[in-house]
Amino acid sequence: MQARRIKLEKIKELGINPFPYSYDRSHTVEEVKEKFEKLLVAEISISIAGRIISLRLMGKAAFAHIQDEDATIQIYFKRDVLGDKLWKLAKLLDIGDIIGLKGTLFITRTGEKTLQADTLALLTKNLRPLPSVKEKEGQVWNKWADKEERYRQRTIDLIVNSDSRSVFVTRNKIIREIRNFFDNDKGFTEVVTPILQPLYGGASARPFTTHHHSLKRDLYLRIADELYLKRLIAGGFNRVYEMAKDFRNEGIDRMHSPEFTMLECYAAYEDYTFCMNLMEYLLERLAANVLDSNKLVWDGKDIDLTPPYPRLKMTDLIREKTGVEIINRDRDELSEEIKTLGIEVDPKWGTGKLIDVLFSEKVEPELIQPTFVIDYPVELSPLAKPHRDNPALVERFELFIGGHEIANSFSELNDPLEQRRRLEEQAKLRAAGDDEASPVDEDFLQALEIGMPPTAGLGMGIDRLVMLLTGCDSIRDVILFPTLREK
RNA sequence: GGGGGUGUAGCUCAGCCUGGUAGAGCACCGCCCUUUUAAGGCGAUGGCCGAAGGUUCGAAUCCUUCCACCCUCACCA
Repeated sequence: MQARRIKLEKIKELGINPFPYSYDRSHTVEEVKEKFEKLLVAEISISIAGRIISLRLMGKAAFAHIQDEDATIQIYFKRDVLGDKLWKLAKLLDIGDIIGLKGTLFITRTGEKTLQADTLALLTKNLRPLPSVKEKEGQVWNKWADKEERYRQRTIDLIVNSDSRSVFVTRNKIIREIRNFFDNDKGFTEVVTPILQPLYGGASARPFTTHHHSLKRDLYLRIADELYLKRLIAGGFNRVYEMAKDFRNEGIDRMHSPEFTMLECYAAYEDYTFCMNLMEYLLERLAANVLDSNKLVWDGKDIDLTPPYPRLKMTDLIREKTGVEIINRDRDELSEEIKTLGIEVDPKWGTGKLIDVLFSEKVEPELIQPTFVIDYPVELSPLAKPHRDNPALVERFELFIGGHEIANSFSELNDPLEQRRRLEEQAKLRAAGDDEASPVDEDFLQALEIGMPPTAGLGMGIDRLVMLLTGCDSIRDVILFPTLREK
């Protein structure tokens, strides 16, 4: 670093500003690569800019590669073309510097497309050396691979690891595709609802708590958008969605991040079968437009996204995989039976929780191909509408792919009296020490009293979806700046 | 919280079993080199061996504790 400071001073002594204001590019490197033949034949003088990622200095000439977004190109400059002053500058360049070049194209003896520079401009001097990564024919030496450092120093990661950059480019593509799908194909309105909420709800999770000074009150970072989006449906919107961050104050692991991106959508006059169809359309479309294929590998498992996906009842799945019957069971009996399967059981758990644990232990990991698990016990779903054929169940589904939950949806409960009863039950659980149960949101109940039409709702974990479509096996690989322990 | 792994130069890693006072390649620095591409040649610099304690004449190496990260199980949507 000291050496680069000295070079910086020498550059200033040459009368060159190492941090100029702008540079006039005629092409990006990607454009040059695309139109190379044409530009070569026409001998057109072009100007490009980028960061030096390799440098081979020889007495009176030099080769280097520069990187401009995803594209790299070789550049060549020699002393008798550049002149004395610029050659002095060239000798002071380092890997990591950002430069601009103007010149014409040619092909080297070894056949590499190259720009021969007539002039050279330093655009930004690098003062902190980058890790020295070398590459030949797809093989990489000295790869900068420490996962922790990659998460902590994403700037370097993005420069040095092209696969890291490409994950985030794909992430953006997926999100654009999703917006396009909801906005243009399905007629949804994108909305923005509060992140700072006086009460939290819409999921079972511990919230982050913060404090507003002039209001003199605590506020919570939202754990879900649900209760606000339903207010909008009650307010007369037919279809709304929000794709934004939720915050949950819980454990961090490869599938969970304390701040994560969630898409929630609500459609009036529809039920949960609408949402299953919606998910099938969406995934089919993402496969076609982002992956270019219906088949992918995630976590070592081959997955086929071709719809339709099986729609299997939770009760049937549990019976099939474990032999346990869960409908109309006495709590204690069920608990005993689950224990015999080798699952630890907390005596405080109710029937709903027991079923949930049994399901996640024994069934979830086996749902590799896309599968809708439908019709959950009512205890697990305080915001879902009772099943039209069986009051012990609700009309709810979760979509599992690769053994992980990707989406969660129900026919939304819109009976304000029933909703109040269920929320008060949650509040009791909360009072009894379950800090994941939600408090009663009177304002939300008031919206239901005004009247929310029959509605289908869906929540989708965007980070997990991106993991699936990019083959990443940790949520940190798809979040640019993941939450980490303090160093 | 349990189990496993890792921590040595800016980067990638060897050395640890079998203690003797730290090594390679690349990067960085100097010199040479006008079609190179993991450029090459010659030379130089670089480390509180994750932290603290212990055993020992002597510890990167053996022991204890701690810290961080990764994997895994548990907890957790």
